[in-house]
Amino acid sequence: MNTEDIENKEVQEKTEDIFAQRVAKSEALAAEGVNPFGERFDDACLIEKIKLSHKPECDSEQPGRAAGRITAFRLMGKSIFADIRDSSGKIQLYIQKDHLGEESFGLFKRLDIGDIIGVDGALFITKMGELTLKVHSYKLLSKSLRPLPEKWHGLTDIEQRYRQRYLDLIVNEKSRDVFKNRFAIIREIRRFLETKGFTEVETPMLQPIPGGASANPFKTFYEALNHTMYMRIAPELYLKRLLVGGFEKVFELNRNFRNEGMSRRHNPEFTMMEIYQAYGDCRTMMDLVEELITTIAMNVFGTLKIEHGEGKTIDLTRPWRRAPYKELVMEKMGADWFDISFSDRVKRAREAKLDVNDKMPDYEVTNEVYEKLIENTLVQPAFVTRLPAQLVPLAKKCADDPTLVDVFELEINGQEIAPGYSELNDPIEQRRRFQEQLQIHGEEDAAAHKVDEDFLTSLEYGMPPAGGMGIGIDRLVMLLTGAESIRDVILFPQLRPKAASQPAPVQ
RNA sequence: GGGUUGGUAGCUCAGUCGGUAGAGCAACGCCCUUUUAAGGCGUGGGUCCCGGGUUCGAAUCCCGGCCAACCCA
Repeated sequence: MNTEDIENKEVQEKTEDIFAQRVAKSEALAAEGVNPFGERFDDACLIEKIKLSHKPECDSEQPGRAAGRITAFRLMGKSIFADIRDSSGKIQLYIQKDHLGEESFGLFKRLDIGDIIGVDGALFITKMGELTLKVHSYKLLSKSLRPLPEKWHGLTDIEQRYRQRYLDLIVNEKSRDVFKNRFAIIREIRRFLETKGFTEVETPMLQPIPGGASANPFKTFYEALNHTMYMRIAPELYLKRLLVGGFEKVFELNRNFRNEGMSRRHNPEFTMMEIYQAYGDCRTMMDLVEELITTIAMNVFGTLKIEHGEGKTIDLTRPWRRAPYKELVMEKMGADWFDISFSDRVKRAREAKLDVNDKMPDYEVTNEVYEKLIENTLVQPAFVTRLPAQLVPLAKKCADDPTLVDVFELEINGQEIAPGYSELNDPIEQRRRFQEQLQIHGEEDAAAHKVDEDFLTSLEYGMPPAGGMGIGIDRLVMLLTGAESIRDVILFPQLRPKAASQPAPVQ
């Protein structure tokens, strides 16, 4: 007996296996001349549109042609009620034996929840008051060989929802809505920026020198060039080259890759938008992002108030608070914070239960205060401005105070949503700071931290002063949809591959 | 990386003190022409995450591992 025979035998013996039953059913249909995996079905109308087209006062028969997946099936002897769903919604079908004829009705009886069909029928309202399509004819478009998750509880296993997102999308309306909203948000961002005169551009994701941020890159190898390449960690250095090249208002909305851990708020590939505007500065960007986020909130959700569980409401109404970093620190730690001695600052921070010591640089002690005691309290939108230069080494200094940089961090719901900069356009200064960074990072991965000479060359030709900004799109979507985890707003989040179970290594 | 919790039928979940592995939905058969978590009667379905150990006997206790969620760094 060969393998195939054994398999066939098993299929016959294990008729309780739903998959095997469905395969057998599908084969039987094919043998009877019904293609279980059918062909195109033209001119189907969106279910939502069909429902809206119904005019109750109209006597004549109102036809409807729809296609979708069977999500419920109620056999009542000589009639059947079934629900089908498409991307727009769900409608109930009514199938009558006397109306369809013995053969056609018998065939419908053999359909399963999960099958995809196309139907023609007429609208009517049932005794229970539900708008229903009475089926005149139908066509099987695709058998479903696997059973769908249960109709009432659906699919709740978080891991399975991420690993088999298609099932999550079939079964969980909330999940479908999150992603519909995600793509609506992205569409609105593009539309808004186009109306503001920005051009969407594309720059390399495969880069010889990964720059524009400080992060561990993914490494790969380009065989044709015999050269190690890196997945980009940020598009910044290429977008600035475009400013040099004469593009004045550009943005790029696409994937970045960082070879770091995953968590509720981190996915190794994530969607980032960077915007640059020549002749502007970080205040230009503050105005722009305020208008951008309020516009998309209105256009997608129709409100500026976002409910975020436990009665927390975020109000996006403009204008948003703009507060210098030092001001926020003094509010929290006392107006004399920057006047007292370093050791007193350490002492006061320790009293506030912060893990600091006098071996740390002064600015890090203060930043500990900001990160642990202030940032998470900034629930309503706030721009934190005028940051210490050590924290943002590559930004332009404030004209009136060279210890500060002219940047902002937009905080909403206690999280950083968007950093913005008055971009550094002095090539000599830029080179000096690159060198400093190189020394700080040491020799970890010399190739990955090489100075991008071509970028510096471009600056030497002259880059207009500019405002620049980045928005983490996944986090923005989390904010606007109330999602708690980045995995809930990424269709196929990164998970550890689930290998076939292997024996544990012997110790 | 550390801690906590979890992994049992296709799905949602029970499973007592260690003693033949359960329910609902889904599936299969029969009845049922306005149901909608349809209903009624009946039937089948298990690598209890994986590997060891203890025990007469392990889903359950112990050790190791895998995967996930949450918290911490």
